Amino acid sequence: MPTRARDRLLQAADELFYEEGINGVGLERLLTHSGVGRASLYRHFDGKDDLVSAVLERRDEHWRQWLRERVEALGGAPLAVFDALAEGARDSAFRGCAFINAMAEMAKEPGSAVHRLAVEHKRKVADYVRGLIEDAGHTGAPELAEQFTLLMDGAVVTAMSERSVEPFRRARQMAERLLS
Amino acid sequence: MPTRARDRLLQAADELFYEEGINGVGLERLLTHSGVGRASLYRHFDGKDDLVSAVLERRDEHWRQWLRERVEALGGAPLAVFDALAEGARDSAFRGCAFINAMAEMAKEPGSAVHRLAVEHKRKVADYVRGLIEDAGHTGAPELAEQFTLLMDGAVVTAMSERSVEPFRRARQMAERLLS
DNA sequence: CGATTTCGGTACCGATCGGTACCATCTTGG
DNA sequence: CCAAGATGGTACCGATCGGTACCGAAATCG
Repeated sequence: MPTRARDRLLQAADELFYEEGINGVGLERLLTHSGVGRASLYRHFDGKDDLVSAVLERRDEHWRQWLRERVEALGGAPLAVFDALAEGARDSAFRGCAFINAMAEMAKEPGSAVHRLAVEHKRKVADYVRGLIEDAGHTGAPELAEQFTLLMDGAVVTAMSERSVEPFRRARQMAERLLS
Repeated sequence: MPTRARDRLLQAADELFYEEGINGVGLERLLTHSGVGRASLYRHFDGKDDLVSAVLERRDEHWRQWLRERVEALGGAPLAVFDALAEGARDSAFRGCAFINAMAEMAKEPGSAVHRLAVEHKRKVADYVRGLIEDAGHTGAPELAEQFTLLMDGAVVTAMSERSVEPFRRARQMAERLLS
């Protein structure tokens, strides 16, 4: 396999960026925390911006896979997404949505790579939720999926500030109403 | 009056922090954009962190006053908050909620000044919304207010990424359901 | 095994960070 | 009118930023 250093770097960057923000983590911290040499970073990435994009792409894949697994384990119903999110928010390292956070601290222009990756992530999540709603046999799945994702984002942001899983219960109740 | 430089500095910092993020604006930019001397900053504030706190306190006051005025102009019904937010999001300078953004880029510890100010802001907004719901004669105002603020935050975050006011319409529809 | 590549580590670079000290100027109140 | 204080501007500080060049060691592979 091509690289071992690349994966360690992505793993370390993913953790540190999520914990302390992208702008809050310098290259030095990245290198010491990953045990990777300075030059190796530039062998695998064009620079920090490129590393940031790679980290977000990786996190998108991992996070959506995690969501699929948890939702399936919880029965596969559309409303299970809120229970899954609540589980994730119980983690002491929970700090909200990495894509919302990245957009919040980077987005000067809506055309930046970070903003584009965040929008793509949200769209993919919405597509997945729409699939869940369709599989459950509900009508108006596209509109319902948009409402679900709005509730999910609202709950995640509220949970980040309140440090509680209660917002996911509230969001789930509202979502339940939409299905009836 | 004590200071003219202080107000200019707060005004400039408020604009620049919101547009480019707190960590994305250095003191140099602050000083040139406000026309304030370097020493004046440290005469009125203990440092950048103190300035950030002052900016957030000021924005909390201004923003909630703006919301009250717009809601009143729109009739004063609870659902009007979503119409007011949509109006605000039409501004080309709209970049989401300054407190969510600040929390997203600063919050390592939930005990930081920024996090505390953001939580206080959200609580004050929730209290205001609860008052609107009570005035409209609905039962269960506290729970409804929590649901409303979750919808508001979800809509603001979605609007920031999608660059659209459509999320406010969706959120309003869901809120309407809660009142029936 | 030897050759090639990838590796971790270090020394640098210019730029900018937040912060301090000291100006000359301008406003302002007694 | 004149002293006291606030102001804008500049020079400077150590630290850190992202990024480049180069090294010897280690792993990889033919």
